[in-house]
Amino acid sequence: MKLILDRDLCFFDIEATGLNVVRDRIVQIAIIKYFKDGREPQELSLMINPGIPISLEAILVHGIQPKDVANKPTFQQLAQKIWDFIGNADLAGYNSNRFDIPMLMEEFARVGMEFDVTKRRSIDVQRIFYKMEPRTLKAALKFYCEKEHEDAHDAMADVRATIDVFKGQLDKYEGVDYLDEDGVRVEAPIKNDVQVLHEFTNDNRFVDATQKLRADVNGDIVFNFGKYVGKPVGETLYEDRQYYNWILNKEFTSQVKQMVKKLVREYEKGLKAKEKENGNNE
Amino acid sequence: MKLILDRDLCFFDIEATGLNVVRDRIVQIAIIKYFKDGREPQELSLMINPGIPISLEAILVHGIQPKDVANKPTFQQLAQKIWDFIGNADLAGYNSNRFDIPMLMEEFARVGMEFDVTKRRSIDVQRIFYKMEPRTLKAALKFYCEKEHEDAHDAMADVRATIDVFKGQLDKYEGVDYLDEDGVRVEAPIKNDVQVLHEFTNDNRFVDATQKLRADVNGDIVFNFGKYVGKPVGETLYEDRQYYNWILNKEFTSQVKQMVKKLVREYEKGLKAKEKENGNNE
DNA sequence: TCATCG
Repeated sequence: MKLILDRDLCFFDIEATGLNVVRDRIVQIAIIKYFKDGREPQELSLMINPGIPISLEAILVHGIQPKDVANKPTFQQLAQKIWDFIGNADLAGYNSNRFDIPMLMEEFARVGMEFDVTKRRSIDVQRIFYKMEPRTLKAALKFYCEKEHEDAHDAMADVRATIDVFKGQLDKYEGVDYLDEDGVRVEAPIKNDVQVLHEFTNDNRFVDATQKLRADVNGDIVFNFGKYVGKPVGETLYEDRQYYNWILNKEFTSQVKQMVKKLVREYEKGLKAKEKENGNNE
Repeated sequence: MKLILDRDLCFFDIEATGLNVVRDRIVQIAIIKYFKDGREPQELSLMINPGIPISLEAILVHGIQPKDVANKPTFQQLAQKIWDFIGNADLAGYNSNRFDIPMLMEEFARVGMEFDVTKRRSIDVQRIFYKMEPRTLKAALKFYCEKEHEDAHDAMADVRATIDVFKGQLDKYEGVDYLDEDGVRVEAPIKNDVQVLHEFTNDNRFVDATQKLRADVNGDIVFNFGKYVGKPVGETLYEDRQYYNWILNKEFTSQVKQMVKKLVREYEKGLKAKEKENGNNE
């Protein structure tokens, strides 16, 4: 398979201190450059001192520890070298549209170099995967049951397909482990047990379907939108009744409204219980 | 494959007037109820008059036209029947966490019935698919190349894997059509051609990686966040310089800042050109 | 989050 190019093309990948493309920094970059004239591709691989801590999650992913980059050059010192190596090449990577390209742009911007991507093309290999291998109900039926979904989008036919898929999953994943997003192995999570599957398929970080509310690290329900993002719902809306009424009248799901009412009620109750206790103690 | 249940379990699916769980309405619901005592599952299938128009996109998906439901009962009239059929069962569906369950809750809420999901469990079959079949680089290498990705998250090993995957994709998808999100067939979009793949993997609706900006139906770049969501960036920030400065100083990617500056500059230029023209005409 | 749900 020979690539047909009218311009050089750089495949590249970044390892970083974390996932935030603005706040986090590069600790390793690797580039393989394909030339339009067809000559042998050229490689560049660099370790970089990020100048900020490497998050524990990131270390667990790529294994690069602070001591591994402590004596390496900074991005500032390597910027020109990377810039020249890439030249005016097009770019390619895995999930590079959302991660590698914007993070590289940030690094260049911080050292005063404007890495112009409007004049380059880019191929995100992950996007090809996502688009060409959809995960619709139809695709699921084919994947798990090797069946064509003939009457798709008739409600009863879809329910039947869903049940087939579900049974196929119980079968296929018997004894199969799950690797979670942090790479932690969960032993055989797919069991013929509703409680287990309820927990597995309901992301407890998000507590409502539209993801307007979520649980923070302490398990408190906080806003995931608007001016109070990250603030606890119960306390905040108890204080700001105007915002409370605004939410109840606005186009939020009844699930959100139900939860909001409940949280304020519970906060109020907790407050009264405390007051009473204080009164008793005096 | 026999389901082990400690409570009845309703698999269900909804066809609707559109995708918005708050604004849209159910036109068809199908439910298959499994009983904890193991007796034969029971089915319910209903056509419902939604009382609002069915969007064209929805009709193209499920084929249910206004005339098909014009003489059917409304949700109000069927609510009790659906409520009783489901009883206190647990729920299951395909993408039901994000679609079917919240939409059903909305319908019940509108007729004054609070369908309590905090006391039920739910299984989203799509979530099992997503979690057990991830689309990481490692998974891609296995899928396209039948290879194990041994040295995952070493940057150079990841670049090599990305190239392998990419070549595997060029191979696998030669002559394979793509069905886009509206079900429109695109003929063999995966070609050994950077320009073609650039267009295929870069969603032209979103113009920056963090999706803070996007193109509207006219192709104008508009805000996708904050108080000016949907408004044209250039004009809006030319008028509101304070917001402009706020963006440039806030934690947005350099890509966003670059675009914002460019859009304001262009708007200003267009304005001056118009003024000059008007001057000439007088 | 992304895609997927209609």
